[in-house]
Amino acid sequence: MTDQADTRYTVDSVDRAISLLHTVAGEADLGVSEIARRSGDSKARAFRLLQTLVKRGLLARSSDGKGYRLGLAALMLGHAASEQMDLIRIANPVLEELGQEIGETTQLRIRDDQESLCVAKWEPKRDLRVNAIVGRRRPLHAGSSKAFLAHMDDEEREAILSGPLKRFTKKTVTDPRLLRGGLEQIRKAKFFVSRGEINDDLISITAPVFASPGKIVAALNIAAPENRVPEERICELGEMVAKAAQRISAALGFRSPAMK
Amino acid sequence: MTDQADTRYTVDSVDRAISLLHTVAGEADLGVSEIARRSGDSKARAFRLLQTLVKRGLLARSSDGKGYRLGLAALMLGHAASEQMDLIRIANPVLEELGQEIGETTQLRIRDDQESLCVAKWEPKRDLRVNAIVGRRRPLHAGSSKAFLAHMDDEEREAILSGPLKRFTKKTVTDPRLLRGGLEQIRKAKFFVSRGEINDDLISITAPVFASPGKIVAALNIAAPENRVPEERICELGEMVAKAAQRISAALGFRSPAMK
DNA sequence: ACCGTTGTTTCACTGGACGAAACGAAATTC
DNA sequence: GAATTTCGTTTCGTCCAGTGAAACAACGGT
Repeated sequence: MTDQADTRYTVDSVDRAISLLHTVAGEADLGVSEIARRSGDSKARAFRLLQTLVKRGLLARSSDGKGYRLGLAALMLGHAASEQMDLIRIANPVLEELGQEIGETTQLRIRDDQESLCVAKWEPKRDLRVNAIVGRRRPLHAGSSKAFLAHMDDEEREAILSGPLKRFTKKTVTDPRLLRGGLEQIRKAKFFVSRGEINDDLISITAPVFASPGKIVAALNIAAPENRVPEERICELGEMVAKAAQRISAALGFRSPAMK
Repeated sequence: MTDQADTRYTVDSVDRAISLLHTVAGEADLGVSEIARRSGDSKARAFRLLQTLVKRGLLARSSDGKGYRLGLAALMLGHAASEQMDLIRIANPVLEELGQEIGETTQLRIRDDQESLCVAKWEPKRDLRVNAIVGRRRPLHAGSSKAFLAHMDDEEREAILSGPLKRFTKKTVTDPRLLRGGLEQIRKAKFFVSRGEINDDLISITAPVFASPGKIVAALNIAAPENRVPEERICELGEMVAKAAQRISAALGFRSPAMK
């Protein structure tokens, strides 16, 4: 709406090529024709772009000979990216330590436009565990993502609250007024708890990561089957999550006023 | 030489854009002018390509406002890539398990042209540990990479042996005849040991991962400070590495004839 | 032998990407 | 603090790179 992305300096072929990358990332082993169909390019164009991407190693022919999948260069770029991103480089060991201590899945989400995005995770080895997926998106009005909704300009928040609020479970709060009330508490507390808002029987405990006072950059959370988290441990776990989030904030250069 | 890569269907803008990606991956926070200088493109062209890459999230402006670094999309592509690659998806838990059991760094390398490439790793938490870097390249004639040299067409091997063989340490073997002799043993044994061929005071134990009899797809190794690996443990450790490598081979669909 | 696919190749056209050069802003130099 | 360099951004006219359509050979299924 406001930001109708400056398309003035966009090189079209590159833009299309990136679309193909995402197509292949979304589903592997598609052939030229199918990829062309999905991306809306002509078969010839898709073919040329794919050839180029393969030549540079971003894509590779899949083992069966037909079809394309992501290549080694994509893998390397990803690793280089995670080392260039302070947040992720710093958060990864914290995620692991926290997860190991509690024995449950931990996850770091950031905001991306109207959604939140999992950018790092750690999973315990146990047979039954919450599965986190790096790259998975969630709306901002349910579960851990509410952290972003809580620490947000009033105007922006209202824009989202007035939009459609998807329901995941019976417990998902989709009434804007109820949501707004809950956010107040989230803003004040060091951590907050969500029960079954996205998946039945899952509980998550979330704490915000700040770059400067009030400016949230990420949400750190643990997620577990609800029956593995007895009521009396929640406060203790919340403290642990909050401490971990504060450690990340501090490493990013922000000294929390609430830190002792 | 032989394979002068079919450049017929290469889309130039895309090819150049990928070069920029690698430039930024190699060093973050460069500005337009510097990037243009390094890649050999005109400033205007680099600017347009960078804009496009930013628009699609493969790059992002660095926090200081000036300069570019890899973006979220690059991160996501990397994760998608590692999930699409059977070898890496399968190897990762094995690397961790083996590493934890032994308490040292484990690493998976594959061959890429005339070099080998680290594609996955696990590092122990201890203060002193071998640092492995995903994406780092090594020549094929030293350390764990010799696994590839050992399981290779005679013709290809001779081509490499007759080329320049870089020396890393006093112990690096650069005499083709000595090397050739050692390869024979590597081919027969289930694992092999390298001492200080790339770094002084480091020892590595390596076993090959096969896709089909004789066709090597990767080299699995542990690396440690030499003084932490007493002579009498080597055989035992070698067996563990070999077992782990065979597990990966098996999961890739290859049942080793030597497996019991 | 027939279809409907696939992936690859050709070709003439044209509009989009190109380089050069100009722009103001910021950082350096003197 | 004026002069100078370097930066990122913008404009513009030219031309060839990238394009779409259509033909191609090679499959695989019926």
